[in-house]
Amino acid sequence: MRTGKKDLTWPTVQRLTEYLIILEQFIQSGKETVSSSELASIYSNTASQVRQDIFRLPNTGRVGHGYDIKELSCAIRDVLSMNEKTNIVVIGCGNLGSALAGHIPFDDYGLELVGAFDKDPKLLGSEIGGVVIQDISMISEFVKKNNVEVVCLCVPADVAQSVTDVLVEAGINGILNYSRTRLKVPDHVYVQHKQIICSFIQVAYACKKRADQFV
Amino acid sequence: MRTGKKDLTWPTVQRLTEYLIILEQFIQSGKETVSSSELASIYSNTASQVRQDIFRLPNTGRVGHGYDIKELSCAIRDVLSMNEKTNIVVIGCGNLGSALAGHIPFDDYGLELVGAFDKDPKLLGSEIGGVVIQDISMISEFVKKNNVEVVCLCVPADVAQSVTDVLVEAGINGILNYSRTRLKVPDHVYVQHKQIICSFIQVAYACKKRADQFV
DNA sequence: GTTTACGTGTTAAATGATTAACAAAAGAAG
DNA sequence: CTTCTTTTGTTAATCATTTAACACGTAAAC
Repeated sequence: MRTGKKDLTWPTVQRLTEYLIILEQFIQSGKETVSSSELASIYSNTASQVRQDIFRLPNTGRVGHGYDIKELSCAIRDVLSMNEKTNIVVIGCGNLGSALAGHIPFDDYGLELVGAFDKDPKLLGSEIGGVVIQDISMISEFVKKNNVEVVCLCVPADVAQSVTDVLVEAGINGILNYSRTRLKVPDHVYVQHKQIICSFIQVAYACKKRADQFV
Repeated sequence: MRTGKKDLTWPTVQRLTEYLIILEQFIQSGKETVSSSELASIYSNTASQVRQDIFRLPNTGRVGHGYDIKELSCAIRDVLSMNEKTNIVVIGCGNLGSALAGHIPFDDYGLELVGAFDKDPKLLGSEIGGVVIQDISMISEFVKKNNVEVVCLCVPADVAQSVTDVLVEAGINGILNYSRTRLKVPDHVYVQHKQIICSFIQVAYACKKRADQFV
């Protein structure tokens, strides 16, 4: 058993992406090897789970030594198909859209920001994350012409669904939704909903519950 | 069995927060009742799961009719302790921090933004989300004085850990971490890590896998 | 060269989460 | 008034994920 094994489970995919970020930091710091238990202590899970995750990919570890960080990083990129470039577009260039378009290192992870859109005339023409903000009315044509697969949606809730409908029609098949509404899409389109407010509520709740424990 | 039952599982807590947002929209649209299957079709899970989630809270449904939306919304708020106010603070007022501080309706969900901090002198003194941006050096004192429980961290990766150490020392016990690094914290502190780049990678991956299915 | 310690790859067990199933309640229809 | 439809609350079964266990490989120590 040397190469790609079972399909990855979704929890495993999620963790692998997070491991990758950690490994990246190790690389920058000059570190070369890492053990499952070391990764686990940083990610806050168990060594067993780390090994189970890594087990799914063409294997890279050296028994008794741990994993070569660069090798593992490559293996993860590989199994997650990060070599095939994915074109993405950000829609809605308010503070949130600007933050994402401007400060996320897409290039390092097989993603390429190819466009940004807004409907505010004041924003049109200005540059952000290496692309020029275009009018939202151009989106459909742009998506079709530039083979855009993934969209990051940062528009107000009241227009999110109508924008989505256009995108779906234009052939998009992945949406990262930061707008405050749930989107209806056909089955072949994947949506990851990110309700930021929910995260806040969850953290507040988790705190309270922990506090209760210490009473 | 009328009141609070088993402890909520974490997946259930997560879904309840999302249901709440959906219910909120229903309320605004004037809708009054909803069935488990209707909620499920919006949230994209099963009616069974919705009922299972709601089952954990003091019960509100009417057999044959569905749930009274307002009642259910209240029950969720109640079980998630959203009546006890939680003071929060945003640290790092770049685009991301500004987006969160400025556009999240904290008040509606038992949260109160009581402060914002940055180290950039240009930002100090300006207002955002109803609070004035203060110098990061004030944070420790502020947290202690104002009973701040939760912090949203939007600072660059290289300073995230040192800021965190100060926060922990000051008595914070929940962190929503948008900085691009994993934080080391003592056990009693709850951290929810939000690596935005990971979401992009995951969506891109999900798309590719779905595309594969249709080959 | 033998022993010891470490840590992976892998299988099996245990835990946890989701889905299915169904009785009973409530109203609508005939 | 009876029957039919709807949809909850709840328990049981299935499925998925996590954790435990351990054999075996590798390197280092003596």
